[in-house]
Amino acid sequence: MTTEGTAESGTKARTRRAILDAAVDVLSKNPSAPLSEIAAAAEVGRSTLHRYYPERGDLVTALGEHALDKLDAALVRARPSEGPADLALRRMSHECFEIGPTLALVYGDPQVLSKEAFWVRLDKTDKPLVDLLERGMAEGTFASTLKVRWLRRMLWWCLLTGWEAFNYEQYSRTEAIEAIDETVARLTGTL
Amino acid sequence: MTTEGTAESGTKARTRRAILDAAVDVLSKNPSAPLSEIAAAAEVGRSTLHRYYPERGDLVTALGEHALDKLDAALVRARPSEGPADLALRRMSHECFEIGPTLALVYGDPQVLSKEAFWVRLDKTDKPLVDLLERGMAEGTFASTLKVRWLRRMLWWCLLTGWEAFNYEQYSRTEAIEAIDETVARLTGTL
DNA sequence: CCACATTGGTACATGTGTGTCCCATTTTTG
DNA sequence: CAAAAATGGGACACACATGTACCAATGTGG
Repeated sequence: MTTEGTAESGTKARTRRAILDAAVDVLSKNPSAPLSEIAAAAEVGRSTLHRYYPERGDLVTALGEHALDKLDAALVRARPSEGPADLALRRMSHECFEIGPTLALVYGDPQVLSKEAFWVRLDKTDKPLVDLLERGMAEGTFASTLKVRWLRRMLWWCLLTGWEAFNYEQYSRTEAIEAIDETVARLTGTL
Repeated sequence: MTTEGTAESGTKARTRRAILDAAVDVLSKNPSAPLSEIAAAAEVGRSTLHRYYPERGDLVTALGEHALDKLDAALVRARPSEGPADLALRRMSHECFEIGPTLALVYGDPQVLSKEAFWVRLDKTDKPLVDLLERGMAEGTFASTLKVRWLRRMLWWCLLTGWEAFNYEQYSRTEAIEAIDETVARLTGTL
């Protein structure tokens, strides 16, 4: 969690969350959607939105942090340092699949991606994954001459593909996850 | 080529090309860039741009067709139906890598992607690739339970990753191509 | 129930991208 | 060189997203 100075009272926290969730939905489909659209999706007045995020940039920044919070949590849940690297990586994929919309946003919105701070924190948040990949390489579980950075990127695309296959194509949830698993296994040379 | 009714005289064709190329450059970096920026990049007046493409949508549409023209040509050059499927696929990757900026645009611009006609024509243009994948499956060259549609998508992401690695990271051209080759080989089970 | 917090809606000013029109200038063509 | 084609730039109207301010209405907690 991004530690706020003072904890926020119930009602405010709820509307803030509503705004954030709506923003994820709307902006992942159309990154340049007007704020009014986001406000409508969140079922709040546009003026309320401005009360929480005075400028558009503030919302975008918060959105990036929101996404990284979720990613952070997902990576922790996956316990990447426990057990064989390939299984750990699989756990990671599954956890990340659950935060699909958030990932779709991060990979599709130039506004978020243009924030310098976002990338800095992403590299930190991302570290468990990189560590895991390096561990797998070192232990010989992963047989690949591909660089970790490359692998990392392909992994994200793979996740995104899975999410979109589940959402916009005829894939069921389990089919999507199976395809992700096989793809990841191939990329890491575990199959 | 998108057959025009009447052939265009030399000068006009040249400026049209300049506009299109500039649009690829600018919009692939910032999909919502103003037209004035594109005009400046093309070194033409904004009014000239409007003369060729009255509305923004017209430019975007033309951009999509332009991209598909290039893709079409690349796929033809790759001679996908000749020789072993894995080698043909490799030729295809290499040809597509050369049209990197165009691909980057197609995969990053919601404006282009939202055009219905674009997807229809993409499916046609794309057919040689799909055919090749199916041939490789049928001949047993490709060992994978992944669906062709999934593979196709991952292939595009792979190309994009290669292009960005070459452009924004420290990858050299050959390093990027090598990484693409290995990734494609792994995805298709040829390694 | 009352004081306070929170919200929704409206109105307004502003900046900016867009599309159109027009005319002088430059370039190409015959 | 002269006619025609093509261009560049300015002026303008228009739509729209944005940000701000204000006030009435609604909800919340003591």
